[in-house]
Amino acid sequence: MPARTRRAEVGVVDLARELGVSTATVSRALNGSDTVRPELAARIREHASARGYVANRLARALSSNTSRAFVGFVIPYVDTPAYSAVAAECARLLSADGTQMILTITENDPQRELAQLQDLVATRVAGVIVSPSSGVLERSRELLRDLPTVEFHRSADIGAPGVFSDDGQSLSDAVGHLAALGHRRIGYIGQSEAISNGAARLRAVRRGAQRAGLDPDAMATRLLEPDARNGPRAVRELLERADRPTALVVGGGTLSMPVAREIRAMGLRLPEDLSLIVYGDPSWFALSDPPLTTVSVRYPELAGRAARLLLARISGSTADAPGSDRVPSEPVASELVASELVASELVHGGSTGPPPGP
Amino acid sequence: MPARTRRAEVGVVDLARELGVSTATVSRALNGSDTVRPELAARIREHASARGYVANRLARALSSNTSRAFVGFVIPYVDTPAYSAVAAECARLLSADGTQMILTITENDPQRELAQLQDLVATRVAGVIVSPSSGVLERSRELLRDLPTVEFHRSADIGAPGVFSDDGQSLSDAVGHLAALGHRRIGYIGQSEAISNGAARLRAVRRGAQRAGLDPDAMATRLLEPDARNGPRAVRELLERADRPTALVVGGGTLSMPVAREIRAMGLRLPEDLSLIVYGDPSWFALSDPPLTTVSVRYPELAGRAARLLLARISGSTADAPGSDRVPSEPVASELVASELVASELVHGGSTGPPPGP
DNA sequence: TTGAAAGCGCTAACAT
DNA sequence: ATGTTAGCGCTTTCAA
Repeated sequence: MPARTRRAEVGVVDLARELGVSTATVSRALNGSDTVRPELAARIREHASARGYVANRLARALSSNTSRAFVGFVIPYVDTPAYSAVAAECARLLSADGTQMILTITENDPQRELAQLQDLVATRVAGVIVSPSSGVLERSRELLRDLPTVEFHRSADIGAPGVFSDDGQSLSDAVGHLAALGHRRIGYIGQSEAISNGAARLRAVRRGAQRAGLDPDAMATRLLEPDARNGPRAVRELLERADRPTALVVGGGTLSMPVAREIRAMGLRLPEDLSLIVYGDPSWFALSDPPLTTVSVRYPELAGRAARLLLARISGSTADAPGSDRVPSEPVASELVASELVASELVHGGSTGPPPGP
Repeated sequence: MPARTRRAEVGVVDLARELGVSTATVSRALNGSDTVRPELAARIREHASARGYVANRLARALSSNTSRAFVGFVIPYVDTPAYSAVAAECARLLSADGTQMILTITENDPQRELAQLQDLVATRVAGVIVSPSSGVLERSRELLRDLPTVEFHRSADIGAPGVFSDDGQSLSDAVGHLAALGHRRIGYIGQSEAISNGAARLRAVRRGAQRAGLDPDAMATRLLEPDARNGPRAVRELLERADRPTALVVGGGTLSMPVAREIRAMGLRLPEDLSLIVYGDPSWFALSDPPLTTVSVRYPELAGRAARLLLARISGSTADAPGSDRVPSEPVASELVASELVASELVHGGSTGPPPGP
């Protein structure tokens, strides 16, 4: 009564028995080893698919201690397009490679991050793509150092290659653009310097100011954790100052939307009352009237590179033989794969103009 | 020279040897079995943590053939907040349960979907949360039937419980609202009826029209695959008709943004030239001036319910003993867990008003 | 309450 | 080119 299939119950042993060969041969045939007689291999593969055989990935990964069955994708948030778009693209590319992507959200909590990294190690992931939390624990760093790692968006200084948006030029362009329009008091709302890219972006903004002949130290600045709730408060604080800025630059994707919203809520007209330059993907701000001038980040490009970089690292890594007393993973290996920078670009909308008259 | 730790190399055997007990006892202690002398159990746990022991999840899952080490999360897209927000929330909740979430993106391709489901089965996932593609294959349905499954957003009619946004009331309210303002020609841009929620939303819209005394069959309607590129074309087609609609309702999250953008690009003023009601999270449309009237979906609520529902199903399922010739999973079990509906709500922005004079 | 030993399903030496 | 045989690291009967 073969009415109901005994789903997923066939294993290599069954196939081997049914075909009168050994499990080793079955395994080899299924894994495309060239040491199997082609005709036999074909017959085995055919039979396997006929029986609806699906290899147990757990057993496979456990046995061959080095596999690329899984990779980890560790990010602080995913409800911001900056991360979700990258997650999607990576899952896609990795899936094409037969690799499953385990998604974990740290919520920017170092403890949670550590726990999740440990769990990933426990799953023997082949590698991780990570956007570290603001206060990465030393223990997390160690784990990452012993794993093929690709950083993105943020760096935790673990000597792993990464994929980052290079905002130096566009952010300093942004400030230059505002200065050229006549703005002297330019405010900056960015990410905390505890976050690697927060520091880099701040430097870029200051450089832009300097080049424009403004005093970087005189800029009104608010550096925050990239939490949506932090944006509006910063806006109010900056705009309530005595030397109220006539223009605002936002240096973070998560902060941009709330900031823009708050400015609208305050009833300010762009660019008559205030000039504004935000950060992220212009499409997020497309409904605004006028559309917002944006430091446009190439998220899909970043995602693709991160996925490919990890796959390259995984393939390249000559797994240390277990038990070998070799010095743990020479740092050299990490440095051979360089980080990749993808430049963002200042896209002009209509939210910048000359400062309001005094 | 204990300078460098031999990371993650300690296993139960090591612990057992070092403590002079058996691996069985170690395993029991670590898993909180109550058959171990409390004092011994404590000592074992302590030593384990001291040695930095982290259990190999692969071995664990392989051994105890039923584990909740992994669940699958299968969605068509993730670059739309409707999905990414849910993915984030689920990853969070599952992680708290010690479960890792494998994210796969089908891109609405049934073949890819099947392949990914097979891979998930091969990983022995404890269950899956799935938003099926438009043309689910019968083979995929079978796989899903044999797995604790929770559907969300869309249904593939596999007799599994699901979590859905109940848009019946709000969408028919939307049409009623427009009719009350005086609109007679209301256009609808929604998702293809091949998608379960596409059909449901269309019914709701028609019901709304009927109640308002309009002829549902006379409504200008465009049903599309939820691809961002499809929105603008539909807008143009509807607005270029001889009997051009004076109001538009959009019945899909992915379509709403592009539609709104296109309308802006056409230079139409809301609501003077056209009334518009979109679908999704009002915050996506907050920068629009006026803010858009929105069928507001409670995504975080949906996500939380989906995750909890799956966890409940997983815990509840008394895994059939392997080899037992029992009739495969009585459908009864599935029906015991009912689907959950979360009502969306019509949130008034300023994008609706009386139709323009003739 | 604890231990010995048999797997889980596969891959990888080592033989042949 | 194929088969034999150990494991991978854990859980889980079955005995004691």
